Amino acid sequence: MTKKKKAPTSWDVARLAGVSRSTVSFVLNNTPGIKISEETRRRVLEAVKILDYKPNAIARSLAKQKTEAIAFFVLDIANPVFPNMARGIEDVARHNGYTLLLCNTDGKSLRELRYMNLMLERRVDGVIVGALSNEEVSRLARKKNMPLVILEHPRLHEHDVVYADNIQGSYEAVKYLIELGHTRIAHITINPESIIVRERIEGYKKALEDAKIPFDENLLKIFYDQVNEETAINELFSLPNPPTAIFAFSDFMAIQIMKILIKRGIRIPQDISIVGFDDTLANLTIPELTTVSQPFYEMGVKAAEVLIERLKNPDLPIQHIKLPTKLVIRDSTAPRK
Amino acid sequence: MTKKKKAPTSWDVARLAGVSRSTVSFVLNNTPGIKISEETRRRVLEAVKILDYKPNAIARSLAKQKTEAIAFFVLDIANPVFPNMARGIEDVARHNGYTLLLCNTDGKSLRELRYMNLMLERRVDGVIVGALSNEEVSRLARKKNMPLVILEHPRLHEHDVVYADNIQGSYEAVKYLIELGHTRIAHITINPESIIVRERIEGYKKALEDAKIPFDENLLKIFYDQVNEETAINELFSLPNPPTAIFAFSDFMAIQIMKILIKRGIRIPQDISIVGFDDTLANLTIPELTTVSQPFYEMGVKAAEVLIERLKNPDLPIQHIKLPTKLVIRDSTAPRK
DNA sequence: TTGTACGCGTTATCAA
DNA sequence: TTGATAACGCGTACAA
Repeated sequence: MTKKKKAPTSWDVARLAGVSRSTVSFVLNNTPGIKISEETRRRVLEAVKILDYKPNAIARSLAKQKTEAIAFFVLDIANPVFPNMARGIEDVARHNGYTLLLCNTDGKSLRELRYMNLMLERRVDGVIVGALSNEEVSRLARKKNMPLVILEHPRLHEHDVVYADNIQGSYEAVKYLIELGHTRIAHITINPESIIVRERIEGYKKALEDAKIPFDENLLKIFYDQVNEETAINELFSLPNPPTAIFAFSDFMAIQIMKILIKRGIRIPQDISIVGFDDTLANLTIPELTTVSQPFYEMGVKAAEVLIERLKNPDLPIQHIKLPTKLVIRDSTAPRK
Repeated sequence: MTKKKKAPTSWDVARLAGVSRSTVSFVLNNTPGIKISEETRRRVLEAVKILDYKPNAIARSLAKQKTEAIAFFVLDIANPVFPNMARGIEDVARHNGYTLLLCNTDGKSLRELRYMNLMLERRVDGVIVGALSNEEVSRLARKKNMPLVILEHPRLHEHDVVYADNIQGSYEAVKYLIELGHTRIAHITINPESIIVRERIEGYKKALEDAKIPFDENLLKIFYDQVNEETAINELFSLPNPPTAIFAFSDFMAIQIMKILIKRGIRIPQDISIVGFDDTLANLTIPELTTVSQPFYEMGVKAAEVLIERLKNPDLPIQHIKLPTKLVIRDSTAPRK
């Protein structure tokens, strides 16, 4: 029933304006080095208005051999760590005339690979990947020379990288606890297959070392599979010399820990200090959480900027950009009693 | 310096396999009704493998007149209300072979309009919009007959709509508080220019009415500009008959309120009950927040499903799908003392 | 079963 | 200053 009126083409515009298709193109793109008489230009623009003509970006992409689109591979857009990154990327992309494609990978390397192939088919101009789980994706990008920016600590891959200084962040958090007088500081974390996990452990150990506090492996709780804060707390508190401060891998984990502690009548920060990481949820808790703030938005912005720079100039040397993290002191930490 | 090796085309494959271009296309697309000899097929596939050929989706889109891409207009991807929607949309899109374009509008109607025009140029197959701020966008979609699904209570527009039952959610929350014995129930909310705000007020009033509790306008705090929970609390508590329960517009607002109350030594839920809305942050607080849970993920899923259905069958009658909200009772509510 | 030729809507290169 | 005309890479009707 619906009238299948097809969208007008530049040909329709040309005919209505009584000029050739190329002239239409010249007018609409203000093609440099080409002069169009005022009268012709007026006629073309009027025809455009009358027909409500919108150039077909697909055809343009085919002709120009670029799509002005970039893709963002995100582990999980519903994880509070990523939305601000996405925002940063989108802001920069939009300002530069690029469209953003969102690819949720769920950290599954197969899906990541599939998406990479899809983006290769779609001929996006470049890809930003949140956390790379599949080295094959990196190789593919290189092989097909698809510009790729990785939001993660640089490893082997020869790609542009933007990352937050996890080691420093972790170091400062623990150093701060030490300055508060704590010497028994626990670190509860997840599977260290991810590099950021290892980095935070590294910062933790280094801060202890610099303060000449011997590392006690009983205070480092690593959950290789399912994280269980309850278990960790139980084990830590059954030590002969339990911790007076806990440094958690993330805000989310810190909050779970806080809940357990409060349920047991342990007061924060009077009885124990808690520090999180990310600063995504830290200002929502009561007491508000001391945490290491990651510059997620800026990371997104920087990643998009680096990518777009590279699109303009493919021969640029590879960049590794480290963004600082910052300790944000709130109410979940206090001097050791 | 970098070798500008261009991506192989179907022509390259055809030449290597010693067949015609159409044969390549037939093999790769398994074109129905066309039989290809095993030998030919093998040769083609081998050539594809050797060249690592990836079909150019842009060219395909141009030829087939569809892009297999949909766009999601989101108010603010960093607002915890939206990521789960985005996930739902992405999941469904991916399963159906569609790619998702993310358009952050910041609720600015101009940007929304610009993005609509851009998506029209890009010839996406359809658009899902989180909350429509610009009626012009709706008109444009209609005019250009671009399928549009709106995630919001149906208003005038003749488009498919998927929305959560805000009135019911609000009603149940207040009803629950009444059942707990509360009669002085405050509602703190934002500018009612948005329809969901008005709906929640409506549900609030209706629950009071059904319980024969007279509506007291002193208990309804509306912030037209900047929300200031502190002011609201001050005013409410200086009433001769202050509230014993507060129903907040959102989880976020509820949390701000909780912080203020706790700071003043008021205990939750012993001294006052608090209810939020959204269920995005409600399980992070201490005590955990009783709230009205919105099915964000399902809304995204449903919206994408409706859109894709319509793409398959444009003549389908318009759908208005209402999804239920659900009261989730946690620890921030208790019987009135 | 395979090949030819045209269409998709632009941009770009030459002539005029 | 403008107009033909050839890419761009693929799908597909039609012919062989």
